[in-house]
Amino acid sequence: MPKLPLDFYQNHDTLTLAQLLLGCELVHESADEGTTAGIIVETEAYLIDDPACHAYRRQTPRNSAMFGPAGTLYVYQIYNHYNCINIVAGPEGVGEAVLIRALEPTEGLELMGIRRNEAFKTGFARYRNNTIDPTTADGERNLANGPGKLTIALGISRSEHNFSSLTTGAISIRGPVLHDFDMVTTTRIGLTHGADLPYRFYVKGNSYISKK
DNA sequence: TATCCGATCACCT
DNA sequence: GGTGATCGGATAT
Repeated sequence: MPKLPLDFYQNHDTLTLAQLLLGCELVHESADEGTTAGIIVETEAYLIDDPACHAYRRQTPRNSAMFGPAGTLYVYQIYNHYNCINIVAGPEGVGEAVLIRALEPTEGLELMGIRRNEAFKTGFARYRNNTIDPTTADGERNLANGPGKLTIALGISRSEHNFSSLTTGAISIRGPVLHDFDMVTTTRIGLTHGADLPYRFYVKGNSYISKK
């Protein structure tokens, strides 16, 4: 399946892109560690006139990647611990993006498990004895079924990948690889502002989404 | 420079 | 369904 071209990101508005990205495959080809990938099964859109959007007020050093061209990555740190990954959308100079919330793992599951387990060891002290076994159904389901987990599983970090281009960098999107699925639209997860907006989309019946 | 608070995760009840 | 871990970045003073 070919890498999505630049005009795929440029030619659709942010809400449409959030829906079109469902069923596409997010891929990290790491020269050092190997390739990991998963099908995007859950997204959220963040628009410029939306109080939940990081760019709602104005451009700042933290959110400046959101104002770049469509097809750029915006990686930010949440609760000063986890990274979350966004696909920048909309015209250059307009801070809009699509948050990737969950992946169905397709490639490099063993490496994903190694990264998750390494993160447990170096993360919160209370979770240091946790382990995840990607060869079990439950372990596989838990590899990347949340925005903080999927960046660990794919080895995505703010320092390395914020501002990265999806068309020329190590991280790209292929697709779509999933066809003929039903989509569900709901409100977004974990927000205090803009909580009523129906900007969350997921693949109906998929067991890898972050919440029911 | 001081205060406020979060686009999460995993454990607990 | 509730909650702690844990601190950088945005905003106010």
